[in-house]
Amino acid sequence: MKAKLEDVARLAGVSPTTVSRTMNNRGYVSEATRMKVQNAMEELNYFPNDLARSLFSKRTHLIGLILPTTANPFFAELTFHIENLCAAQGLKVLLCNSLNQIDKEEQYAEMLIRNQVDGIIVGTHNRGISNYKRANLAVVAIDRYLSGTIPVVSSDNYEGGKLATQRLIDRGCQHILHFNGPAELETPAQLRRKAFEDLMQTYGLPHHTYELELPLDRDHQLSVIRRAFDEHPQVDGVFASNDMIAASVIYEAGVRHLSIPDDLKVIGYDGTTIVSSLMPQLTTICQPIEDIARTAIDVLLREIEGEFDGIAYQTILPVKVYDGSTA
Amino acid sequence: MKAKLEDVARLAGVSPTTVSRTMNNRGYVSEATRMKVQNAMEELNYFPNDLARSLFSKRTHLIGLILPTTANPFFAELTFHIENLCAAQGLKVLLCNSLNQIDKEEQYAEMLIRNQVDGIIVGTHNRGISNYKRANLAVVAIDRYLSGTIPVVSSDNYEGGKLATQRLIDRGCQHILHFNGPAELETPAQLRRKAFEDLMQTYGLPHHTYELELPLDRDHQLSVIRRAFDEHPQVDGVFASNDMIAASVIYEAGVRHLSIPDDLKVIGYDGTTIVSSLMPQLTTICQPIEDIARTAIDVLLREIEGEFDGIAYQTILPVKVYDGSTA
DNA sequence: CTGAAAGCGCTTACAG
DNA sequence: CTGAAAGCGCTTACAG
Repeated sequence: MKAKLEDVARLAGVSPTTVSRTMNNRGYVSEATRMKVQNAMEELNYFPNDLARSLFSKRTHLIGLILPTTANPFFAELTFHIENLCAAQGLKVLLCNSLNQIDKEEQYAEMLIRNQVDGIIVGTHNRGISNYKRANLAVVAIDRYLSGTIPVVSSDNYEGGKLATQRLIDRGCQHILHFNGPAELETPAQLRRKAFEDLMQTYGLPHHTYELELPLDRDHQLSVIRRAFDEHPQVDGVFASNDMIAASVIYEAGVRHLSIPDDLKVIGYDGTTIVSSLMPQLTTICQPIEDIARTAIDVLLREIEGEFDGIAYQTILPVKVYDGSTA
Repeated sequence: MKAKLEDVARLAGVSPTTVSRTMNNRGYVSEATRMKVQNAMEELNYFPNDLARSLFSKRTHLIGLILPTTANPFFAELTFHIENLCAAQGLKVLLCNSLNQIDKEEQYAEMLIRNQVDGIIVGTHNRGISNYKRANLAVVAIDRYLSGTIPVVSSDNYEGGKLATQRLIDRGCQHILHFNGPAELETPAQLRRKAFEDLMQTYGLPHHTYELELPLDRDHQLSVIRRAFDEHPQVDGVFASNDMIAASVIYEAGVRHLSIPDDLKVIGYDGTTIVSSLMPQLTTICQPIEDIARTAIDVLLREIEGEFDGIAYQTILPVKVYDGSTA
């Protein structure tokens, strides 16, 4: 059977209070009894029960992480960095893949509340928010506007959209297509689209945006891309709102015998390590994924500590172009 | 303040016992009081505290997942499936990225024990095992031999190695190089290497295996690949033990103006959805990632339920070749 | 059908 | 320097 504090106390011949004190280094304990207790703990292979501790302290050091899916390079790396940085601070991560399904997200939110997490990092849309609010829980959003009060951390999507579009224009593209996720998700990623359309307008160029639907699987991507290419045979540039889409565009270009970057220039978005290993040739906009993770955690910790003053509603981190050979 | 069961009881004018009973649908409760209690729960926006419940029930429905890193397509997708399948069964996942660091893994194991997880799924090596054993916890390993008693789930690595090698030989390769991870990790992935070497020997062909070291970053991969190519200018085939390495091989081939598949044939390993989206041209061995996840969870649940009888020490799932154009 | 009591494994005032 | 008692928020025998 698992040893508990009482067992340690009995073996060491002291009270539970004393065991607790030596374990937590709180209050006075004589060196002699400290040794006795420590020996007893080792002998019984004792590990304190964090459930009991948390029940009393009302702190679980648990963080909920809600994302669409880790099976996507951007979120996979974001998850990695969040978990890593959390672990370094003694925080534990409960992972939730909502697949952008509203009902799942609400279930996850409730589950996290029941588990008394100290805070939640959300990278999905906003419907389940009612659950968060009612529990007046610490929440931080990554790249999503959940409400007027929940802090948002993102990279500079408008600037990223501008950089990508400018790059294509500078390289001589006249007929540029843009592929983006569903507008209904209300992500700041829509700013990439806005930047694209604004800049094209500024240059007096026609702009064409294609919206993808959920789920964002490859077959769906390809079907939209094919339609777009059919509708715009003059296309000479593509700005894809993520690297997976860019890869599909490049694939379809191959099928159509378009040479890249001569006939068609392609620029992606995200710039994960995974993609830069698999497709080092892809020109793309790099998001500072680790910084996003770090900032989100900082904001969340401040909320947890109750420092609501110093928290910016919005934190926007810089992006940069990765120079590949596709644009 | 967060409402607790006692608040609900007070508002409904019943005892805590009755609230608990209606909440859990256990024992008799009259329809009238059931309604009163439910109304009170809604009014107070009550969510039960799972910490308290678990403290009593000794079941947390928490599963620990220890992996090298989710920032890698294979583990990213494995993590996705594991979390997804767990959620469908009411299990919650505590994520741990050990980065193959022994000390981290031990810390995670201890953390999971303190948090009273019902079980652990491990995809890393074996040193921290002492911690698992002592807590006599339910544990299942994915693709790692942790001890003679912990069940292992993996795909058929030997068969995968054979399929890959055979493919290259069938395509006429005479001088094949193999790249694999560090032997010290003692993974069944070493069976891929063994299969390669066995088969090459059977065909009377020379075999050359290069071992990569940790951390498996792209620069290190490329440096080993360059050395290998320098040492074997006659190379006409490469079997890489994962798709990331295969991608780097293809990259280096491009630098050396080797045409694929004419001058050099390359086959990878893992066959994730991510890689098949980004590099659909890559010929590779597909692991049944979702099946691995499902099987690991099944085994773990059986251990948790205490059915030690029906559990196979080893479950080996089939792999298959994905037909790309690189080999 | 309902409630008072004890207990899950800890911690912290409060006494001494 | 040390311990007895009460309590964290639940649940389940046990009575009635």
